[in-house]
Amino acid sequence: MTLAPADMLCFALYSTAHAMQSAYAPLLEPLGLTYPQYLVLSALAGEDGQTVGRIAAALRLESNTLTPLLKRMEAAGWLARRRDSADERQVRLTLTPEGHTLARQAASIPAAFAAKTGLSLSDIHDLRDILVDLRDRLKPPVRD
Amino acid sequence: MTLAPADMLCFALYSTAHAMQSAYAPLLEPLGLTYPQYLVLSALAGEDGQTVGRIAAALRLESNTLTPLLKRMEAAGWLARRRDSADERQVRLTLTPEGHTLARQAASIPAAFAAKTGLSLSDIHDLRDILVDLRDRLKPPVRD
DNA sequence: GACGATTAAATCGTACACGATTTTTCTATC
DNA sequence: GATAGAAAAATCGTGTACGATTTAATCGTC
Repeated sequence: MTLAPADMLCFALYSTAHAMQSAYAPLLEPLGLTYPQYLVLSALAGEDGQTVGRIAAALRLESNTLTPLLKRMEAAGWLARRRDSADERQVRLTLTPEGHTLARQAASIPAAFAAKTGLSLSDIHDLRDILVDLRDRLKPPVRD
Repeated sequence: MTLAPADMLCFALYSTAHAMQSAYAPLLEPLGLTYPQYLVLSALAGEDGQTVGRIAAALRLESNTLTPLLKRMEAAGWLARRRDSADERQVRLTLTPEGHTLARQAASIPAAFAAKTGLSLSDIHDLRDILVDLRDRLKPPVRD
C-alpha cells in the first residue's frame, strides 16, 4: 500500500522547513534579506573572512548555490569577495560596515522567532539536536 | 551576540530537509522522479482524481509551484490534467496506468529509506508528530 | 438575468538548490 | 622547473518555491 505524504517523516520535514522559512520571511523582508542570505550573514558575523568553501561546509551548500547568492550580497553592499592572496583558488568573504550593521539587526530575530513557535527553550534545543543527529547520519559532515 | 547557524533550530530544519532530499535522490532517480513529484504521485495514489487545489493544500504548496511540476508529470505520461466539467475553474489530476505502475514501485521507498536513518519506527513517528505540530503552529493548515 | 465579488489555476519574475562540467590555481614528484 | 593530478570556484542546465498579478469561471444579490 502506498504511504500518504501526511504520514511520512520526509514530508513532515519538507513541509515544516517551508513553514519555518515562511515564518521568517516577514522578519527578514524589512532587512532585504532572503533566508539563505540571512544564514550566510550570521555565519560571517560569527567569523569574518571565511572562504566560500568554509561557508559551504558550514551551511551544507554547494559552491554553485553560493556563488550567485554571494554575488547578490556583494551587489547589495553587505560583503566583499576577494581572492586569497596566499591561495588564489580561494575566495574570502568579508562583511562591509553595512553588512555588520545588518548582522546586528538580524541578531535579534531568532529570539523574536522562538516566541512564535510556542516551544520552550529546552524543547527547541532538544528538537534541534534530534534533527542535527538525523542529518549527520543521512549526510555525514565534511571535514573542515 | 549573533547566533551561529549551527546553533539555530531553523538551520537544523533547513539542512536536515536538504539531507533528506539528497538521501531520497538515489532511490528516486532510477524512477525518473524528483522529490516533489514523488510526493504528488503518493498523494494521487492514495486518492486519484484530486484537484490541483486539494493537492496544493495537502502538500502545502502554491498553484504557481504545482502547475509547471504537474505539466512535467503530464508530459512524462504519468497523469492527466483535465478541467472539471462541473466546475471549469478546477483541474482534476488522474494517474495514467504508467502513473499507477510508478506509484507501486515508489511505494517501497519509505521502508527502504527508514533503514538508512538508523531510527526505530517509534522514533520516526515521534519526530514526525513533533514536526507536524510545530509546522501547524507556524502555519495553520488551510481548511479542505 | 446582470454584474460585482470571489475562487481556482495559470503566468511572470526572482531566488535558491544541485548534478555535471569547466577554469584556474596549487601541489607533488620527477 | 615541467607536468600530471588535486582542489576551489564558477558556469551551465533543470527543477523547484513563492509573491504578485492575471485570466477565466462561478456565486450572490438585486
